[in-house]
Amino acid sequence: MSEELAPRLDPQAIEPARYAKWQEGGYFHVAASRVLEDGADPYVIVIPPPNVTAVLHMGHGLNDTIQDVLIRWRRMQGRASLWVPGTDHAGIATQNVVERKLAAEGCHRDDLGRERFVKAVWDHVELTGPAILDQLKAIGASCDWDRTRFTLDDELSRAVREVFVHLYEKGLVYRGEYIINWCPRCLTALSNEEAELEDTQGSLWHLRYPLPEAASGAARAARDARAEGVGQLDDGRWYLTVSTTRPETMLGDTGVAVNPKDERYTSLLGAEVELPLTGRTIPIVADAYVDPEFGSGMVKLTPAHDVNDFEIAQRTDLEVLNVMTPEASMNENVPEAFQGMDRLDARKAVVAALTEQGLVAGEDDYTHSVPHCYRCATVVEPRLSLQWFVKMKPLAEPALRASQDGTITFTPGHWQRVYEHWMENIRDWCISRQLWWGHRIPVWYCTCGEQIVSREDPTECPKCGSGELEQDPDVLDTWFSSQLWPFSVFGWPEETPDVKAFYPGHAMVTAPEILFFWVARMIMMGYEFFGEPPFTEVYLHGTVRDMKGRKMSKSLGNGIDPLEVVNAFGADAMRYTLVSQAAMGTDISLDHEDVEGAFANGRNFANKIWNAGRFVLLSLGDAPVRPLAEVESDLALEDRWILSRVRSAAENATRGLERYRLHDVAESLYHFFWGEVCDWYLELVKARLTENADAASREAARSTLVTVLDHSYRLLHPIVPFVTAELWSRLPWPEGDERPEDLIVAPWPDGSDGRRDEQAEQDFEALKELVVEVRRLRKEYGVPEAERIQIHLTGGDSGLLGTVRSQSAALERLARIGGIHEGEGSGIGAHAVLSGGTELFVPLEGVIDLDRERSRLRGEIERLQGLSAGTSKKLDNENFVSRAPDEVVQKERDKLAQYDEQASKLQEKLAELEGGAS
RNA sequence: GGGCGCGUAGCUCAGUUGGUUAGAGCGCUACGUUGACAUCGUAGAGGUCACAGGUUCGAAUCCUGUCGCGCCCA
Repeated sequence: MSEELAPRLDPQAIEPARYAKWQEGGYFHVAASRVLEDGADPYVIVIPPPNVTAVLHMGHGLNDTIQDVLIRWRRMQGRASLWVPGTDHAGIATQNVVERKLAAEGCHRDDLGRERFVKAVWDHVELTGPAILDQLKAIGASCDWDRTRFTLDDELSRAVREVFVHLYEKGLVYRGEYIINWCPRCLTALSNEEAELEDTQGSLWHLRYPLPEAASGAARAARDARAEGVGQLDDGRWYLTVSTTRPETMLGDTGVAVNPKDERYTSLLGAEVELPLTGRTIPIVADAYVDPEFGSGMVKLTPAHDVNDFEIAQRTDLEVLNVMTPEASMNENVPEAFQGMDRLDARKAVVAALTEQGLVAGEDDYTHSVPHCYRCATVVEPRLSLQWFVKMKPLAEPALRASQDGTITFTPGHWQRVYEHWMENIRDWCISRQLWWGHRIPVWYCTCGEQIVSREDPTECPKCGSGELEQDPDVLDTWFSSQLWPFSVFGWPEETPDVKAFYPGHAMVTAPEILFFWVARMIMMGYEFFGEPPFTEVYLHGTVRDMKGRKMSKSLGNGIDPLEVVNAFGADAMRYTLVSQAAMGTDISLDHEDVEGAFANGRNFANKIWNAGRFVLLSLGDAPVRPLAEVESDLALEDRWILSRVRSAAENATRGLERYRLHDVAESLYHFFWGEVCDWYLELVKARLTENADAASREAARSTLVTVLDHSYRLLHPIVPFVTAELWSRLPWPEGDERPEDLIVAPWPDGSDGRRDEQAEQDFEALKELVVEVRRLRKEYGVPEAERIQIHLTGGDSGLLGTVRSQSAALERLARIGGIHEGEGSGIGAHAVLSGGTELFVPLEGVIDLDRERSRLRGEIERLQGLSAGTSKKLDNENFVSRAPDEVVQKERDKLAQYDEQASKLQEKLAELEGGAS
């Protein structure tokens, strides 16, 4: 056995094999019968399905690690813990990637045609899809691979159709012509969520629209009413002023609006105004939407290219004039001079032409939010278009209530308000996409004008009987199918055993970025089709960023490939690093230019676990280990102490996991294992494991060690599954105790069955303090590491002296002590007083510099007096004594007594030294 | 414009309902071949908790304002 344990952890030597064993053991798979027939308590997470655009990045590494931690923990708790894996077809994103690939070959999707293009996308997906699943396996994800799903699978596509048709029949899906967000590069409609607002430096132009002679009187009246936007041109014509950030849209203006309550403009209402460059005249209308305070209080209206203008136009019966092509260049509805121009060129041209005519009143710098396509960052153009929509308000109601009444909780909690705000202000959802990759909209149009919405492909028109039906060419927004994921993966709308067993699930772990895109919609669908939400706990973790705070991305080249990290340092190292940094809701910074440094913490910890295990396994040898119960009476102080600490560690870990405080869990286990098990317990126990140690003590130590490591591995397993499983499988087992078949299903220790021993903890803490103090004095005076020193102990509570007597061998080892003496020592040396009042004297004849010792003591006394003064001040304050809780006051009193005792004892020593020196 | 969040050690960040000698990892300094581990050990340096007020017996923690930064929604 010993030869197999390398002095350094080699993750590649253990991880793949260990993962294969888990898979062979079937630990990841949960059959519905376990829940439905055996009565197991399910715990279900569905993975946020990664896009098949590309392989996983570190953000997925974080997301999936967190889920795996939860899944493994619940599995150990005995739950039927199911994690459903899969991938998302990501319509627009994937289509973009493949289009770019084709473009590099000088090819456009139109050259291929729909069928061949879709085939090309499948070719891409068949590469990335499996690669993603392999990555998940490499990081240790314990998904139920038998249930791997893809959003375009037949079953899931059936669910999409069912939902579309159901919502249509209910009147919640409709087709209509509205202003939507249009990406002129992707050539598709986008939902509001997909149009990302970005603050952009632009200009606000003030344009003058001349008024015809007939309106002069009204204009003069307006000016008299202090209408700032009304004035006279050099040639005497009257004009009014409107402002815009997009001057090119003026070519599509069909009106000018003022607020009906804005008395400045009352006289102009109903008048016509000349639209420059076009030869058209447009009316002045009144609408309450107009803000009298903004600009001149007059607003130009371009109903085909602005959502607010469109709504005003609907109310005031204005014409709607589309002036742009889908690519966002000017179309045939504008004067010939501008036709064919790109919108930005047209902007310049329009401003130039107006300037020439003296119709530009000014240009101000203006920062405003401009929507950009979330997939290609092109500026989105609002566009009037016939699309399919989902009416959201009715769907949002139960989803909003679920948050308000606490049925669904968000972690961190502040996301609750963000979610509710969105739900309260929900707008209809444009779901049709002018793409080829995705779920085709299940609507057919007949030449007779009939529209057929159907779960099954129709063969003839139910109205006219014609077989000439044409399916809507568009596909659905990817999120339309993703929102069904928590039940479509289980075979819904069929009433499968899986649906019965695993819906609803429990936790949803994802990034806040897709709270609206995905989480909110899943909840709405859950209520619509099941009457209950798909999960009740939403855990939103941070984003992985580089050291400059930038989100990791392929285009910036600042990403870190999870596989690279796994190959170099192991999945355990990656997982620990990520989890330990994932404090509640905070982003994670990783240096992509120093990957080794970024993951050093995790790598070092995994290696530490490995080496501690290696040491114990080598030390234990092959002799049988006795159950802890049989060595009870032989347990030493350190045994009782570490067993008590195990219990605390288990309690802390459990509490942390329950509250999604994963970083606390990682950190506290790290300190338990490294700082307590390794630094103190293993160091202490070494001497008892040698052949010449007392046999009973040795057996007690061996039993304790096995227990401590067993529990440590269980507690650490969800975070660092590989190294713990490997060592656990080699751990000798107490004779007669039942051994779980694998660590992955070993019962989770929550601490309730552990042993708390406060006396042992207290005694051991005192011992630690003594050791640290001796070490400090040694360092202070530069005593060589190899040199053994004598120590003298007096006074203080008797407990410590008793402990010291029984632990002398350990002490001598830990602090390199040659001899321990009770009673005051004599001669020259260093003094210290421990917090329990015990005086420590270390003779250092010949080594010590008395001046230095005096000043050290003075410094120490000063420090204690400072603390004492601070504490006294509090206690002298009557308000404090009377108002603060008794506990707190008592604590201060104890502190004061301790500081004073320590200080006065040191004072005596100092006085002696000063006396002796003079 | 509205909302949310953040400014704590050189860096990245913890700090649960106000009471700690304000912590961790990395980095830094010194010493160390103690037979598990140098991916290590021991000890150490390093912080007026952005700033200014306020509430309180007591504030990194609660309130207000200022400055700086980020995100979301109009």
